[in-house]
Amino acid sequence: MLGHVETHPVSNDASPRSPLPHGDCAACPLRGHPAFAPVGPDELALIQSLKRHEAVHPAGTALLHEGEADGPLYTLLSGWAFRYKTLADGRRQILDVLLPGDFIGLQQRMGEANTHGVETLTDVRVCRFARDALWRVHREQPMLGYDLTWLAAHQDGLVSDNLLSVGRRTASERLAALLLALHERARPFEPPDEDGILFPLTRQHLADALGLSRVHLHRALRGLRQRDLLRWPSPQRLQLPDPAALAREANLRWPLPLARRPLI
Amino acid sequence: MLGHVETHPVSNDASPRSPLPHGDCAACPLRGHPAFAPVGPDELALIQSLKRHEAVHPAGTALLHEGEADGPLYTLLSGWAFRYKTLADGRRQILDVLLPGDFIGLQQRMGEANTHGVETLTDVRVCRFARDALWRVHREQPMLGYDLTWLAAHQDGLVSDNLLSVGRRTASERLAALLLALHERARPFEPPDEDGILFPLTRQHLADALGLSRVHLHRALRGLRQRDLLRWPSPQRLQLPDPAALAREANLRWPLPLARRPLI
DNA sequence: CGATGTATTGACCAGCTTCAAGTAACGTGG
DNA sequence: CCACGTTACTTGAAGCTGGTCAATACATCG
Repeated sequence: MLGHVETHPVSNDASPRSPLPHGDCAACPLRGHPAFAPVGPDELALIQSLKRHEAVHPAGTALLHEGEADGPLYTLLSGWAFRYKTLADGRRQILDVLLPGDFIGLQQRMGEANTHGVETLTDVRVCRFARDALWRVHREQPMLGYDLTWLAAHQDGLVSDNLLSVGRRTASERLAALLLALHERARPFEPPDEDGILFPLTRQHLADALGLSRVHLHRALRGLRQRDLLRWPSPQRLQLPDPAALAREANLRWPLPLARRPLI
Repeated sequence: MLGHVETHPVSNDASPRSPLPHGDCAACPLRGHPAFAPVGPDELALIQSLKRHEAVHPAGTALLHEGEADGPLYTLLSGWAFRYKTLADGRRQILDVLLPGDFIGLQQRMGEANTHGVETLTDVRVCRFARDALWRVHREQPMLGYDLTWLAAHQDGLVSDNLLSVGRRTASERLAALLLALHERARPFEPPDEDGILFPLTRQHLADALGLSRVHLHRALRGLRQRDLLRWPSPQRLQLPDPAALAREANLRWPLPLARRPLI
């Protein structure tokens, strides 16, 4: 292992391109979305009061740094990002991919350092919260606190799925499982009737998520592409012509269970 | 992949060997333990009221079944267990190892099916809680609810560490990292001045945790043993003569940060 | 237009899995 | 007490999966 390790340059730009005005949570475009569970007026009021501002971060920048303490808290409103960890020599493992509605920063208690980083894949709109939001949510709206626990446990579930893949699936099984899962998670946020979905991960990202080298990832890609299980209509678009066949390929339960999630 | 897959027989014994009387939480031997954060009297009273009974489960039995809905909630009082996921053909990935003080069942909301199983490695004493404990903790003691979120996030951190290992470390790095982490986590519960700690994982467990075959695990073990980085004084005992050297081997930060954990 | 970064593929080889066989420890019944 | 079954541990040999190295193609961007 380890002749040459890829480096992952990140524009060090931790400050958003544009802090935006406050924004009304009741009017949040995600609020009415069928992927999320509805929320009561009192709870919505609390979320509103904890909200500091919205901001847009450009693609390829860090939202949270590995090792940083007292980082910010966000909800992702639109765009893609990912969580990752690195070794001292630069090897990187992507833990999971973050999509609209995902909460960022759950892992940090006051004063504790982050054990992972978060980086954007596309331009991203986030909703930023007060630093003590985590605690105030629990104290003032226990139901939302319960939701936070669920979100943390759910994220654990996503990472567990990836660990099962990386530890026990072959390269092409892994690839099939990941593409399928991302496709299903992202589709609700995509305009229907398009040829495929937006898919901003590079080959390097895929390799780092799957525990493969970029070269071998290509072999797996070629295999699936030749059997027409996936298409790449344009650089940032992914199309899965036969999801059920991919699921069989991946040894994956199908259809995937997708619960309505809480949105904080 | 996949000529012959190991099977993992589990005695199907979901019922404990011995349900025990109620037990007084204030007198719980873990309560005063330095690994855990202290807790106020009101919070302790709530925990006591949610407690149903204590029980001992023998080694090698299931505490939670993969796919089971509405499973029980436990805190592990003594002994070792592990969380795992399996593929349809039997390949198994161990997600993390559970030690005294760990909470079991966080992932299940009412009515949702477990996405992983939990199995004991030793005889295990657990404290069993009412089914609605998760919600009542949040509602009646927000501080403890906050702790539950932390526990979920912390478990996510452990799984993430394993994912980094399995995805990006070599076989012997993985082994070193896992043994070291388990050694550090388990040591506070061991009598000092022993030659090594109790270590109930078999080679098969280690292989399943590291994403390796049992045969290759042996090569990694032999390598470390020959350099005297680990000793196996007796079948269930593990000794790490030079933890710092192992940490270098594993590309691991040393010493490991060990926060005081909440105990529910 | 060169400079940079990503995508892609071939050739080679190492790390890891599989297959196979042998050893050691333990409990059971004759 | 010993043959026997069972289970975990251990090692060698052969071969496949996946990594490394290297070269080309193709974009985008100043």
